[in-house]
Amino acid sequence: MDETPREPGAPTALAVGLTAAIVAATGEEPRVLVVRTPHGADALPSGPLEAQHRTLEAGLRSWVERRTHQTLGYVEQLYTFGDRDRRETDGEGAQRALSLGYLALVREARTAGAADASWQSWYRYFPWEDWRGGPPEAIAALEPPLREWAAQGGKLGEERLRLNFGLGGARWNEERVLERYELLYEAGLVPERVRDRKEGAPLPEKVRGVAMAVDHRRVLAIAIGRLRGKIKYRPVVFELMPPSFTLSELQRVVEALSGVRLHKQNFRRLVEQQGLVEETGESRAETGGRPARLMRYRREVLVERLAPGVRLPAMRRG
Amino acid sequence: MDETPREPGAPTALAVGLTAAIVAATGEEPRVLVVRTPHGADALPSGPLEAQHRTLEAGLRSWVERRTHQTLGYVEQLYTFGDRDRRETDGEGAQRALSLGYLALVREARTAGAADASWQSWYRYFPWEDWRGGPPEAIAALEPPLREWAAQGGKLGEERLRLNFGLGGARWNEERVLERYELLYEAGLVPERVRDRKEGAPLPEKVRGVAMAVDHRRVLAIAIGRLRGKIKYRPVVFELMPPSFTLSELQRVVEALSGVRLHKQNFRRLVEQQGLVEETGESRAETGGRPARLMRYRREVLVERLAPGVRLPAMRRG
DNA sequence: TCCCATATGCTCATTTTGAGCAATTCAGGG
DNA sequence: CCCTGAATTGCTCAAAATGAGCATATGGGA
Repeated sequence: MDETPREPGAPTALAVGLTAAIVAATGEEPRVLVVRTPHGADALPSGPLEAQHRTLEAGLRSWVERRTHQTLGYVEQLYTFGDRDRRETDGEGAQRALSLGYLALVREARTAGAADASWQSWYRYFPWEDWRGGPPEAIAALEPPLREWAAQGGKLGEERLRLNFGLGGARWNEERVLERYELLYEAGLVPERVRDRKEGAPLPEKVRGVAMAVDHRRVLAIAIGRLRGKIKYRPVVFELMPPSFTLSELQRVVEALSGVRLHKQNFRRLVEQQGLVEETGESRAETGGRPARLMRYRREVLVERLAPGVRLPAMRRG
Repeated sequence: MDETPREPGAPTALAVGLTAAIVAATGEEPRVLVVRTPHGADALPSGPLEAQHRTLEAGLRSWVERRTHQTLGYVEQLYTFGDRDRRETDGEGAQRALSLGYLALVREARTAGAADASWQSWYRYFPWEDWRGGPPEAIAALEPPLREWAAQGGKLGEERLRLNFGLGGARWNEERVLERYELLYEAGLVPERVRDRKEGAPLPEKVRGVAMAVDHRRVLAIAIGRLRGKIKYRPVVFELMPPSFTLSELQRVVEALSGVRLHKQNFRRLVEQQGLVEETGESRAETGGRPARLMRYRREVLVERLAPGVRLPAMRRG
């Protein structure tokens, strides 16, 4: 690994694979590309790392493009998983598997290349993450079993619950997607946990979300959390937008990703003040109301601002 | 890697190693644990991934603790590198090596366990990153060759330069450590590039920084950038502080990490208003001036605040 | 023509920053 | 015992950013 291995013995040889959360935004929904395993489970596209590419990212791109006929825009490495107990089917002596998780953003959500691939709203897997229409029903349904679980863990568990699910007056933090999922996992409320440990989870799918193969829901949780954080200080939303769009369309995509409703006038003030967009000169009617100006992304903002991104002027009351 | 490999063929078997940037803060300096290779080069501690641990992080901890006799506090995965041309010595058919980079924070900088390990200020490797005493000399020395290089690349190169090095009036962004290092690498101004491509780099060590083995300086750059960003919204600085400390000591550590001077009164206002610390009741003289109150970290801040961390009220003028 | 549904403009109170002046409080020296 | 130096603390004030909400503009259709 090093020019000078400090410990005797060569590096361990491992099986390494890639898993990609490929995200688009169409029709007010944040979508992720999922495939279906022969067992009928939803899964993220994943496959082996190929040796012939110069960089990991290049390998990911070529593999995804070949497999899904999607051209990837923005690509970001998320996390490398290496838990030994990741592969359920293997015994103690199994070779350790390593999995590199990636987030990729694509502009157009074509109906996929492979026949078994489809675009799904990511809230299908995380129903408790969508607060656009007020506190989601899933939260109400999850609260009692969560509280029960937390009570056993004592003070610490209750604080985690409060912090992550915004229960005891604490504010909802839309970025803590992974923390919430892991808490639900620990509490035995998601089917993956049942699959892994054979405990009971009598919750309906609308509450606990649709399960995914292996740890793919965890990868997706990381992807969502990262993206929700990143749009605030990097202009990555525009990777999901068409070349020209109205401010309302932009707002709806940001709301879809972050899962919260935003204050319209303040949203446009922020976006325009930061210089993230400029008018194209054209406008579009279609909505039934006053026609909206069409805008386009201003690349120059990158050199002008330290942290150009879409702040979230959330609706607090009303 | 998946229950159902979508492409024929098993996952590639790879050699996987760990590289750790182990950071402490002592005596006004941010320090990193470095070892020396037989070739005499500085390197981060690195070694093979061991199969017997349940998680990657557990493997890292046990390996570092065995090797350096340091107990790790906070640990965070940084990035996984897999560039095929990473191992200089190998030819085309070489097995690809994967390297997992980690950041770890330790409270006390003991003089290391292994005889060949030592704590070094990280500015030894990145002299242009330390703006505590005003614009560093390294920047002045790097500017001409950088501009020359950028001029060849046209508009785009010049904008990158402006953005990353805060040259044409743009503000210095202390988080872009990796971007700056990579820009210098591309411009052929750091010795690693020379080693890799045999080009000339006539700059003194005080300007271009001390080189490190393989891509370790890149790993360290990522570690510094991540830490600089993270202290702003997560209370990670306290992982580097003793149990009780004065506000000035805290400020000096934050300044050491971020590489900028902060406005004293505003710094304390922020830290106290956020509820990051509380008084222990004791105070400490020693400094020659008015004795300072001793403070301790308040864990409760985690549940009270969405993003508890040390904002940087930088000195602009004065 | 009137109405509906948006888009857009603007105001105002509140908070959060950025800067800097001033008072406090110890140790030490005359 | 008083004065001075060196920090630590306390406070003030203007400027900028944020949170909320009212008011106006402008198209398509009833």
